[in-house]
Amino acid sequence: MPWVKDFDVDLAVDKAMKVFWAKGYEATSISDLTDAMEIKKGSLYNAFGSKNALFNRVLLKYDRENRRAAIKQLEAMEDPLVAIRTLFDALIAESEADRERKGCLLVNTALDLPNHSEEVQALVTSALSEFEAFFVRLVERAQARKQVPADLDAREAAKSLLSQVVGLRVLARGVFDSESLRAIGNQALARITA
Amino acid sequence: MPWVKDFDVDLAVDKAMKVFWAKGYEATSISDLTDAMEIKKGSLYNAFGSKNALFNRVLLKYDRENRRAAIKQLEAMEDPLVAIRTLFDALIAESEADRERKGCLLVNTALDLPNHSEEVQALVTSALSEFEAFFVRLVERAQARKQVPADLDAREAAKSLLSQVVGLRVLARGVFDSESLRAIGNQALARITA
DNA sequence: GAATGTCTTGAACGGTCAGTCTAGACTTGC
DNA sequence: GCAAGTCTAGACTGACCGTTCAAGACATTC
Repeated sequence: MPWVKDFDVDLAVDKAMKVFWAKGYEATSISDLTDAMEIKKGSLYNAFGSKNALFNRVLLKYDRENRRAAIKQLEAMEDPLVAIRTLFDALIAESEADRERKGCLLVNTALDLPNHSEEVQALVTSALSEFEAFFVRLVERAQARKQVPADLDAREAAKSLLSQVVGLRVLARGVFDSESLRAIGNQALARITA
Repeated sequence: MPWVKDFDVDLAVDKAMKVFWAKGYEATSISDLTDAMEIKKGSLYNAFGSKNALFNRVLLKYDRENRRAAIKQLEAMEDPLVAIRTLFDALIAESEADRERKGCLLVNTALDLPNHSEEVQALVTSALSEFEAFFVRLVERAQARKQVPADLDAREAAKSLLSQVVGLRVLARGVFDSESLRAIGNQALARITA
């Protein structure tokens, strides 16, 4: 058997992620990608097939390493309200640290959903659905612990929380300062406890 | 004096708006624009100067005809809570009628803010700030009418409402169905009245 | 009806786009 | 050390990018 790849595929996907994340799918050219990934065009097409296929792979990795990882950690917390607070605080801290104002790759892609391939649409939709389901579980657990009024509709509240997270992610890309982002978190939490 | 323009500039801007709105700034080519506007490249550059300048003009028109117009109408309503309800209902109805799932041009641009020109950034930021100020006025009026608890922080609530509107606009582009969008509206209103 | 001056037209600009292909470099199995 | 077979390098494809420009069309003014 022959020669194996001499570049780290996973590392290359990671470098591609940063480009797509900051510039968006359309505005990212193959040259941008090969420059960042430090490979040549031939290698990119040999390894990934197409720009769209590479984006799919990037999105999958992003989802696994960010959304899934975060949910797993938050779900392990005992107090569901603390978990929600921690989530908002983490998003705000992330946006403060993000000099490029890249936002969230999933949300960025969600806004442009109709212009993406079906696979990408499916990936984003299911990722956000899982996020919503995660919120439902948290709210129901909080209700069981009597931290949240029993008459709150957990499913509606979960959709609202997802919407707040999405709104925060969008506004963090240049419209709101940190203080305003904190207001979103405060109000989101107040809504379900009051 | 010479010949005057023989195409309707305002109508052409309107046609350009639809293209930018559906496809996004980057994904829209000059050919896409000239096809839709039914003018030639030369005329486009003669009349507008550049793709970015045309986009600026489109955004300004969109803001005037949509955001400003809506705020003016809602602000004339006597009951501020009805105004908020009406706003959410209108957004949901608009998204249901929008087969192309174009969403909101201002929100679409806001998510991509760091990749736009300074003029565009300023335009979007001020438009959303005015939206926020509008929500502050509504909440304060509702408090004066004892429809909303006096201890609610009107400024925070306004930021939260803006975030909900933005979240709704994003999720309406393919992630949420109408019922889920209605949940966002319900919860947003419930938050400030409870 | 001729001069004026902005309009439209359409070709052309250099550059870049996503993607392909060939030639050669290289590791592996024998 | 040789054959097998996948990798990389980078030139190349034709199409399209945003933008410019020269030439001609035309309504207006005198």
